[in-house]
Amino acid sequence: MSKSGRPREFKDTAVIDAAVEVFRTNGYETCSTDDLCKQTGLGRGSLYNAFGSKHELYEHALRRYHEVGIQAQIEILEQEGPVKDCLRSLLEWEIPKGEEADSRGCLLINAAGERAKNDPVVEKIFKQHVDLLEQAIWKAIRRGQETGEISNVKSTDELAGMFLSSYYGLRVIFPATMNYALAERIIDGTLDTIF
Amino acid sequence: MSKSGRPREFKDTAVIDAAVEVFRTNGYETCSTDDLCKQTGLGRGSLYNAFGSKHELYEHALRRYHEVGIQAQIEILEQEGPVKDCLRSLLEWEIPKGEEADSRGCLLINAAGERAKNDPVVEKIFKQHVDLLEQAIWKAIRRGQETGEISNVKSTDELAGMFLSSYYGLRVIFPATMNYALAERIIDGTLDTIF
DNA sequence: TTACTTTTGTACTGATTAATACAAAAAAAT
DNA sequence: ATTTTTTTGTATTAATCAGTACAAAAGTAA
Repeated sequence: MSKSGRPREFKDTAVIDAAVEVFRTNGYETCSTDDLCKQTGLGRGSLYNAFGSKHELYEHALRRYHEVGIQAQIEILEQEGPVKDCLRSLLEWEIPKGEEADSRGCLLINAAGERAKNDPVVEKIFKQHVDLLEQAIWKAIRRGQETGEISNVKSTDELAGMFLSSYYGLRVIFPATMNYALAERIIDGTLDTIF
Repeated sequence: MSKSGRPREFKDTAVIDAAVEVFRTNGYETCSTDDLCKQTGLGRGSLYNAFGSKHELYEHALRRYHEVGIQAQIEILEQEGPVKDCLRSLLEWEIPKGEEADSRGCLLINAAGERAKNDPVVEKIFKQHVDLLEQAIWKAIRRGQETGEISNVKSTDELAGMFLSSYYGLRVIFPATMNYALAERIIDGTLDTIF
């Protein structure tokens, strides 16, 4: 059908990835469309032609962040080896090893705080993310209980709920405080209550 | 000294309390100074004369929210009776009982996500709040361990860290999802790993 | 009442915002 | 090369923003 004129000079995913970074460092309201143009390398025309509006680009960014993130986290939880190592890896995920880099926090959590109340798209994606993550955590803990690595005394549902919540707490507390000692207490404490 | 002219027609704390509500429902960037005037009942002149700028009013709101909140939470943790009841009360704090009202989330957590990276005041107050809360939780758990209510096998530091983090996770997850069943799993799971 | 001080609301300013209009450029197809 | 289609950057628009200026109002003190 398409008579195919000049082809695009950019990959959509690359632009969205760049947008994710902008929204993650600045939040939705704080970053301007100019910031988005500069960081993505697109001119205004291209950006609006390709994505329609700031908010639509934001939705794409949220979706992509969600999809890439949930996949990475599930992968961590499904690694072979002791379940304890999987859970520790997840807790330590996105906590920079060297104490230099700054952690910018989770885009979805920040989006939920900033916009979930007024933005149905944010709410929907956040819910979906939490839901999938809880399932993946549940499976990992269940696996641990089946192999005997984790006691069967406490229910899988409750252990998964506790772990999920503590994980999210860490992902709020650490980026804001950059307190490594506290992060260690949280991580060790969370694991020690399960194992 | 002061020749004392016309007295103010408003109480500072009442205005700040109103501002807390505005910032809590809208976030810093999303609410306008007009919104603040309308919700506080002050005219622009009065508001700027009394508080200087939007950001200064925001600081006052954060401080007040912090102070009122930390006091309430400490009070809950220091109630007499089983420590388990105290910890449950804290977890259930600000989770509306009737399933009607909407929960607007914690102003400090949202502020940390939206602004901690660019706003030293936010970062400082958030750190302070977390620090005081961890201490209060630590004391409660220690008390439980001294009375034998909580096992001494796990260290107080780690239990407190885990509980703090799970509590914060809940305060992120619940307002964004309004999922009561999940909240129950989290609360029960968190308590069951301690007791 | 008079003098003085502070509050209060309105009108305004300059800056910035998201979004649009549009012409020039660039590639593909014929 | 010419036509066609799309991209791309610039200029622009209308709205909104935080903050200011200022005169009128309203209280206190004498």
